Amino acid sequence: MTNVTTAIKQNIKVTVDAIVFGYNQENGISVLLIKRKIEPYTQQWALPGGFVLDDETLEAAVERELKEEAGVSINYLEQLFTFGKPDRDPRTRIISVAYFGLVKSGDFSLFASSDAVEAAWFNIYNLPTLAFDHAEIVNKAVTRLRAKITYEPIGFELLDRKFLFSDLEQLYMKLLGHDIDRRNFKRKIMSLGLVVELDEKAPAISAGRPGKLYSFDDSKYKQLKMNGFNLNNLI
Amino acid sequence: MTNVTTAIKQNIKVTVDAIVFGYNQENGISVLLIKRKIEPYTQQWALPGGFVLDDETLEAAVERELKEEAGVSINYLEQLFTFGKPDRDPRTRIISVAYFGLVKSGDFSLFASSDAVEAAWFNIYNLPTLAFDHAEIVNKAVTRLRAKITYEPIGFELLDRKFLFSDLEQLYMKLLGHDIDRRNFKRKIMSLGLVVELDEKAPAISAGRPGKLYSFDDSKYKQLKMNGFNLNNLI
DNA sequence: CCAAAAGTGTTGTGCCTACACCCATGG
DNA sequence: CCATGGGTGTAGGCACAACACTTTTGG
Repeated sequence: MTNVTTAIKQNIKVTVDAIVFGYNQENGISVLLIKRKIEPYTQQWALPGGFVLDDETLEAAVERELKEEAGVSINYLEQLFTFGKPDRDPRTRIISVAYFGLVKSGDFSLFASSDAVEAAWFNIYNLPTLAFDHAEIVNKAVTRLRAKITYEPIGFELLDRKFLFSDLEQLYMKLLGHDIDRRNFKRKIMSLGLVVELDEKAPAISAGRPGKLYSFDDSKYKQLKMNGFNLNNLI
Repeated sequence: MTNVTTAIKQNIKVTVDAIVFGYNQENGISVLLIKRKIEPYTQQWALPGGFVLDDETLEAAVERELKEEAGVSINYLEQLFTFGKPDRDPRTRIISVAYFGLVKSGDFSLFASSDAVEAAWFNIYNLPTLAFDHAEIVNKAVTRLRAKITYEPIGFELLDRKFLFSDLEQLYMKLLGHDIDRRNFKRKIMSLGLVVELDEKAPAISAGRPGKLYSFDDSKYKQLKMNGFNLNNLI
């Protein structure tokens, strides 16, 4: 560190931004965005986020902003990257620590009814024009998410507690953008011990044979989250 | 983002810190540290780094500080993580964006003669007590480096332009902390096309059969740096 | 009975692992 | 000639990729 004199002159503000991914059958994989009410970029869609308070951690700032702006509470949060180009905000020098979050599809309804700020989900393949450098940030987050599913489990945070095996298949396929072999996929996932078969059948909706319900094995899930696994060759 | 009023009140400073890894035969894998001359933590070893200037990028700040404090220029730099706990610096709230760098072993001599600040290399397995939360930062960097060598090439930045195959083997073994099978390792690396055999022999130093010299294939190296590879099963 | 979705096994192949002996040089 | 380090091949096993038909339900 150089001496403190240098520090005194520094005029940089710090924000956090959140890239929150959600998932459900109809909309696929979505990102939470808010419509800005203040300058700059008024009326444009942007990532939720805001200035860090002097005495809160970065994670606390993200969680606070998400509650304030969209009424969301998150069940997985991880630091993504810090964006710091001098001109990324037209007002003044702002560096933003971006966080990456996942929420359950069950929480979707909460947002629709939240009116604090206009907030909405957008499919990751069909995003509006974004304020600031937020397009770049979302891009980086999607790349990370796609890489992540090949080396650690993420379904738990996105799917309901009980789900069909085909839900998990489709989550992976929608994220990867291509088909995967159902038999190989199931064999691999089951051999990890990550998912257990319940002796419940799902209510048969529409035509087709009703499927069994599955859920994640919590302790195995945590263990694999820690140690990682390898689906590289599968998908 | 919340409104600008909130921003005005914010009192947070931004620094960068650098974890620079070097490598040579005698000292193994080392981290560059400096001895602090100012409060707090005077006379303690710490990572090089300092306050970001208002109009420079984060990367430029890292490079500037490394030159000022240790006379080092880096040939690979990547963002590691941002550390932001409110009390990580006793003076005031400071968040630090940590960068991870690699330099060639040939540059080692530069530092020994640089007197601007006391700077030195420490073997990663034998570090002194560090100021602030720098032990945690170094830890994270070592973990990242260890993971990195399993999915992208890093030897280029650490070894001389021409090297013995055993140099590469030893770099991997020292970093991983265990032996690897020489034949399997060579087969795998050569099959990637990452390394080419030169028709030069190394001068035979001490006893033993002199080895051939190798160098990295630049274009293949860049390509694999982009796309990654997989040595998981090997090492 | 037809459409839709769920469920389920086998075989070939290629890659990884494990393993040990000879060669070239300096002293 | 001995010590040191460099260089090299193979066989067996395992895990992955490719592949299609049957079952259960709703309409």
